[in-house]
Amino acid sequence: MSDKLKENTIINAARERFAHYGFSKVTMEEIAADVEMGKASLYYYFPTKEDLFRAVVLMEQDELKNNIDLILKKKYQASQKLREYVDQRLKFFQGLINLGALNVQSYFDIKPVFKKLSKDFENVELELIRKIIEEGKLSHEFDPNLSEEASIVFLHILQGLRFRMIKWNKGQGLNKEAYNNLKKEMNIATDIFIRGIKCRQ
Amino acid sequence: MSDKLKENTIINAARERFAHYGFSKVTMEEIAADVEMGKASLYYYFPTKEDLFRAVVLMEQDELKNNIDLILKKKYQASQKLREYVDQRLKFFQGLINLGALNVQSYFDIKPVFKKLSKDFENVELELIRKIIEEGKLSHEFDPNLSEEASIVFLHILQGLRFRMIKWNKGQGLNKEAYNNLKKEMNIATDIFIRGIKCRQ
DNA sequence: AACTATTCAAGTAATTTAGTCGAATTGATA
DNA sequence: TATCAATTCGACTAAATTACTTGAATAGTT
Repeated sequence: MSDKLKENTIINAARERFAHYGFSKVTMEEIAADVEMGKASLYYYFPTKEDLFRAVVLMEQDELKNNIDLILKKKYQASQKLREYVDQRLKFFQGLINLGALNVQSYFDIKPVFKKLSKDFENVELELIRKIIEEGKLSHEFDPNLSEEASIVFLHILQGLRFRMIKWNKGQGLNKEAYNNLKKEMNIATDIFIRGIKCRQ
Repeated sequence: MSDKLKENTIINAARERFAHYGFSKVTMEEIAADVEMGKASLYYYFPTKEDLFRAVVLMEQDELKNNIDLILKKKYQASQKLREYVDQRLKFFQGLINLGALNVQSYFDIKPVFKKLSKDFENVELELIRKIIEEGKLSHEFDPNLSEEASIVFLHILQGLRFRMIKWNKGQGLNKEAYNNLKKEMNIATDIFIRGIKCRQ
């Protein structure tokens, strides 16, 4: 088995554990046992538990990006793409919250590594939204005079809604009810946003 | 809020946590936080974590017994009751396995407290099976000459199948696949057992 | 044979957590 | 109001867990 393959095996095992139990409740020994390795061998591939966690998050981010890219290739209207993007994005974050369980926001708030990780990803997201909106402009679905900053604002609206909901839930992640509320809010906000940037005929 | 009520609140909070994370991954502090209490206050009601766990198991056992009692009251054939009993019982044990996650069998194997707990419950189970079979005899569905020990043997068959499956899975609890296999085996065994004790006409 | 990559048993230091204690608070009773 | 018991909890400790290290063994390659 090649290096990269073994690393992937480890990441996937870790991902399953993190998704079910959350970062702090998973031990390196458990992950090692899952991939039938000694704990020390695990450290050969990932020098810290955080490194492994980061690899898992990176993989999730990659998957979101791929999902969105697939959506972009379909021939929906731009507005529909935006809606699907919002949907996928929310699912992705719910996944992230599960990974870290209670401790997520301490990670994203405090640890600089994760701050950088999500800051980097923000740019990926921004690019995706920009693409969708640009497409909408070209197809005369969206107002061609629309400010460049609309993408950023839209992203920030989504970020704000999520942030607010998490804080409101005392940072204990999102339960089913909070998740559904957030989903509803985002959908409404998206619909209004779309109406707000559509071409006037 | 009365004493018993508060205890129940605690037990239920503990049950949810144990069911999701397993005994060893749940801290007393988390349970305390769930019921909005200081950890020290929790210890006022349950002097050890094991005591709390035992209370949870007892509550689950109670629920199984109630479920079975309900089934007994219905006017199914005795053979049908036996089948439903087997079904409920399996679900119950799956629940128990989740409570303790990996460490269940260490608990049931080693710790005398839990050994006693399940030994006691065995008698409850035996009584239930005996009732069903007795009923079947009276309604001429089962052979009236059937040995008294048939109930015990049937219970032991079920216990043996489960035990074997858990051991075979290295005691890591039962995954979905193992669970379904066990369910199938138990159903087949039950069918054969029922045919074996039916009245010959 | 020489060298590198990989594995892991056995450790250690740091963290977490079960359980304690004494003092504070609440609430009932007289 | 004063008294007493029931209940709560902050702060602590001892024990257990766990992230991470080390050094030696083994597998794989040239």
